[in-house]
Amino acid sequence: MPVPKGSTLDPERTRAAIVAAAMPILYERGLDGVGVAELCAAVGVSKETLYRHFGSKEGLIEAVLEARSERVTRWLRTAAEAAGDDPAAQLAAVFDALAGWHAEPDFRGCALLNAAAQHHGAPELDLAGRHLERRLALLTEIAARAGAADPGALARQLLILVTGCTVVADQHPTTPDAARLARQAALTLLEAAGSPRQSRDPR
Amino acid sequence: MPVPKGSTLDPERTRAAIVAAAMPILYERGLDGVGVAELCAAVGVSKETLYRHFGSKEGLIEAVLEARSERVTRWLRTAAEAAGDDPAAQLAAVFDALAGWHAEPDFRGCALLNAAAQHHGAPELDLAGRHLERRLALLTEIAARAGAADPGALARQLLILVTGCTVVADQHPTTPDAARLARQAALTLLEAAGSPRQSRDPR
DNA sequence: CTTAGATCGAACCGATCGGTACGATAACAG
DNA sequence: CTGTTATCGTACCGATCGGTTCGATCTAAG
Repeated sequence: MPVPKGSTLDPERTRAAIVAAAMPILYERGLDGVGVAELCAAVGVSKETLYRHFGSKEGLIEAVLEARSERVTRWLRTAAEAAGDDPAAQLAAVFDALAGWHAEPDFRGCALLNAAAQHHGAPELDLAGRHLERRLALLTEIAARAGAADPGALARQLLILVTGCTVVADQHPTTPDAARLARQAALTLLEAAGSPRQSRDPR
Repeated sequence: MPVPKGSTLDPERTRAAIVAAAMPILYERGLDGVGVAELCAAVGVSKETLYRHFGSKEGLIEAVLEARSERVTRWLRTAAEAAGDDPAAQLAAVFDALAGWHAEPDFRGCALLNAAAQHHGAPELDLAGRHLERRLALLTEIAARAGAADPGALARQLLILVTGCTVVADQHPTTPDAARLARQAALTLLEAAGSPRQSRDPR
């Protein structure tokens, strides 16, 4: 019996619905750009319900950010795996997916990074760190399977490219093709790291 | 007579002092993390004075961000020029300077990018865009003098590396050496773009 | 000394916001 | 039917914040 006592209307479902409905609003308007009252109205839920599920606005924000991190991580991994087994092809697919995201009209940068930039002290920073960690895991797999001499280092360079092109695409209107440029750079780095050519530079 | 009528205590000086004193506070605590009252107390100025000089908190923020953008731009250019004439050496010097910045205990990411992430609609986004534009100008000069086939494209890739490594250094504790990794990547890209090898990829 | 502009300090205002409390309603378990 | 639970809608509270106002004080020009 998944439902403990006598209950209905499925609190779990309600909670998930709140998270799903609040996510785009908090993303577009910013964490501090929308109050709890307006949020409840848009979500279609009363304040009491929201506070019973999440305890505070911070609690809701954390749940939304966590859900978002999981979603985008899954999405990126799916895009990579859909490109086959070749590491270079997977890497290219990752940046192509990013390019598609950046081109969406309501693109507003990475929600996790934006959140960390706003509430820098709070647990949002941990969320952002874990978010980057998940991305790093995917990139490390690709780097390792590509036979890179130092997969960890290459993966971190790729992480810098992924992060950088998303920020630039968001805030530098003169560079709308940031993902394409980053993709080209990533493939160049992948090639340079794959063949133990002149990657020597112990300093 | 630079002072119009009968005035003293130099309003210009006061204004500059406010900007200089408010800058680190707004940087460390975030634009919304400190109120006008506290800001005035820390700066050592009354509210009336602040509002006569800047009109609003937004006005102060814009002045502070503009001053910060000019300062960091000048700083980065100085670091590059101090490395001599070789483009590769200049590029390495840029990332070394970034590494030093990232290692400072009160490093909190790029103030301009953080501001744009917070007040995304307001003029802060323009400020951030112009900030990136200034950086791009420096990187374009270096890319052009390095003989890159497409200096604009290479410069934008370098901009992505600069931006990305700053964000990663701020929000990914497992990658404290982001600037070093970005430096290595930048030099690899510079070399690949210099010799017209396999940079072909018109799509 | 007189006068004008700059500054201070503190009080004050209106608005907003996060969070709580309460009575009413609807759904399901027993 | 009865009791429990989730939910709603609304009103409310305390705090904070951006911004204004005002009288007092200081400085320097004339």
